[in-house]
Amino acid sequence: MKKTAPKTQSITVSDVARAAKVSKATAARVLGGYGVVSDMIRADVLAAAKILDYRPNELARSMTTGRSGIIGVVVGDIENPFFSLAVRGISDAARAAGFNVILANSGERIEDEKTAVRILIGKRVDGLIVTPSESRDISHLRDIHRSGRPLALLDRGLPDLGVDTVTIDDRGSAMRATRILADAGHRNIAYVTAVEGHEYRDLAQIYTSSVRERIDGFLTVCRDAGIERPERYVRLGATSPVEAGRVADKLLSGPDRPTAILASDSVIALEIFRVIRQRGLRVSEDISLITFHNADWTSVTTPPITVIDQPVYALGKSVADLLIRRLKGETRSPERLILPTTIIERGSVGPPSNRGR
Amino acid sequence: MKKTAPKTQSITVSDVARAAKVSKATAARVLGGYGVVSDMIRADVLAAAKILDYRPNELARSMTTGRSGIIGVVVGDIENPFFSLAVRGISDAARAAGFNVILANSGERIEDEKTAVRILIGKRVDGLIVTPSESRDISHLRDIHRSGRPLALLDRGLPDLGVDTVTIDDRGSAMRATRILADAGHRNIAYVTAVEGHEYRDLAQIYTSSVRERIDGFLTVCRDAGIERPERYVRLGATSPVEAGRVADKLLSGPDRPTAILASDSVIALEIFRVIRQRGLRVSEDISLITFHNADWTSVTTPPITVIDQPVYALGKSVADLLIRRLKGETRSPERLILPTTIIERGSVGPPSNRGR
DNA sequence: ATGAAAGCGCTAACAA
DNA sequence: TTGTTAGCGCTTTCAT
Repeated sequence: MKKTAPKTQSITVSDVARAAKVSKATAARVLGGYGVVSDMIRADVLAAAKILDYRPNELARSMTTGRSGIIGVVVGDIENPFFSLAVRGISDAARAAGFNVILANSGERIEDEKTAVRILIGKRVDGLIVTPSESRDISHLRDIHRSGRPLALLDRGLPDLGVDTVTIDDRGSAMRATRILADAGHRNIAYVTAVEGHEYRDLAQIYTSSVRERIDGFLTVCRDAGIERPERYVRLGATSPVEAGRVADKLLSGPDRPTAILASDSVIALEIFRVIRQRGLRVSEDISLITFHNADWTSVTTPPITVIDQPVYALGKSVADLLIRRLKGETRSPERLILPTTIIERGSVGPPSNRGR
Repeated sequence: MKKTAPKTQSITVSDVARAAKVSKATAARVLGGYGVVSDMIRADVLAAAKILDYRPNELARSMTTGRSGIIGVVVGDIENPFFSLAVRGISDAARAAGFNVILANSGERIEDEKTAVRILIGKRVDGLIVTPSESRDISHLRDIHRSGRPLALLDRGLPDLGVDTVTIDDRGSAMRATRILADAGHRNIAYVTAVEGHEYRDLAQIYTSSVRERIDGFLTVCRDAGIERPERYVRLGATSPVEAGRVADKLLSGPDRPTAILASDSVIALEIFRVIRQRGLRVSEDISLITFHNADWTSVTTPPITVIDQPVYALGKSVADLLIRRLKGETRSPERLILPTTIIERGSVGPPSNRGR
């Protein structure tokens, strides 16, 4: 049966070719912008395409070229401003280089991350940028590499995997922030982070490089300052606002309440801030607070929050640039960029208080 | 030890068929999960696929089926928490129905919106969800419809376009918020919004339905309250944090400073809050403030901000559900959902002050 | 239940 | 320059 009443009849190169009275190949050359075509014929084809309202089928194009022009991005949580900003960095770099971005959310769940990667590979994305949610199970990431597609890691390193990676100076940042707290006289400093888990025992239990490095930096400075068993104040499990609130509440209700807290991201910090208030305590006077990520709201609270300012946009842009360079054929050994941070001291750090303890 | 796939060429149904000693069609039936195949042969094919590490090529699949399993989403600004949350609503609904989401940012620029739509159609997404940045130029949206793909509108209506639309009760929300301000005694109330433009003249100049409805509601209540020329306090152009800050600064530095402000989103509200502080003024005592969107930070400031709580997640989920139902073959006349909002009264509204005026 | 063969819309050799 | 033809990897008749 010939083309009688197809469902979604879209205009193809053949249709345009027929209308312009040229061969399919010639029409395709004009429409696809490759090869050589005389100006007169080009005009004819373009005119026909315009009249018919031709839209190239990128799918078919990708099938034959093997390239989709898409970069797949898998992040932990797009609602976290940290990731939103990083994604904008990626998108801007991608667009500038003529690539599109498919975004997938893993929710920091390894199974969802695997699914996302599988789908993205299925869609034949040209390359992937992933924030691996953990380092134990990275078979799906090896698969990417094996499939011949470049992979780049964002925010979290995976030493076992020789791929381009851009992170921030997690250990150094945590150290400097902790030192500010220790220098202010604090001996009971807590670190609250988003990684899955109940009780902290040791670093080997942490499978996310950034989290591990930060805890390591935190503990190192604490010990240098002569604080005993600082690990008792490491709190995991602040994986959502609700969970963060729970963790904060528990942390501040115990008999051994810390006098200072370092939060691993702004979402957690906000919940900690909220709980401190709810308990009738004051930030800075009663509890000092520093957080990773210079989120917009941190500068308008009373008091404003001292933060570790990460170059988040640059983080996204850099990793995308690295990937794109590979996509354009560059071959070189994997690069590992570590972006520096700065600390913005505001008003949330004060001397330790004994109130209520 | 698993045998690794060749790097250059990926495994196809033909490869699997050959390895399993069956025809391409049979292998495809097993691998694609359609048709009928005997259990024995199915097992053989599956085994061969596993050994060869077969990955379906979704591109090729989409080419022949005409369906990609992708929903294209074009939003104004993914960094705005309002959109992040709506997108999560969309993503959750999509995933539950077996669809994936490609996200594109228009930056509220009509040209970028058109480009995004063109690319998405090129990728043969099954349907689109768009927050149209303006109503003057909607040819690209008509094109979607013409291409046979369903379109659904998020957050902003387009009366000329008969498509599924989900918005919040913009006019009513603005009215109720304005009334709270007027009831508190305010006569000089400003409305600050993100739409492109310099000076406000009349409603006909506003091409975004949500913005227009809100301004309309705002002006109506002002006039009902006997306020003269309320339109002099309508401020456009708060399209980014920096621009919002500029607008707020100008608004608060004039001789005719308002005693109350209604902000159209939380990003703008934050900048207004910041500027109020910078000028040594106090929120509530000197300037009352209400904002659309119950952003996380609005409850922890001093004072906490009174907000219009929009069902943002539901907004995204509803529009996705509507689209998905159509994608599954449902035919019905376009639906227009208007979701109700609630006002959460906190501490940012007080009686008008004459300080410094 | 299985296989052979025809496309989907496009690009890429190769010919003319 | 332009045209012919052969696929890309998959699904889908239509036979068997």
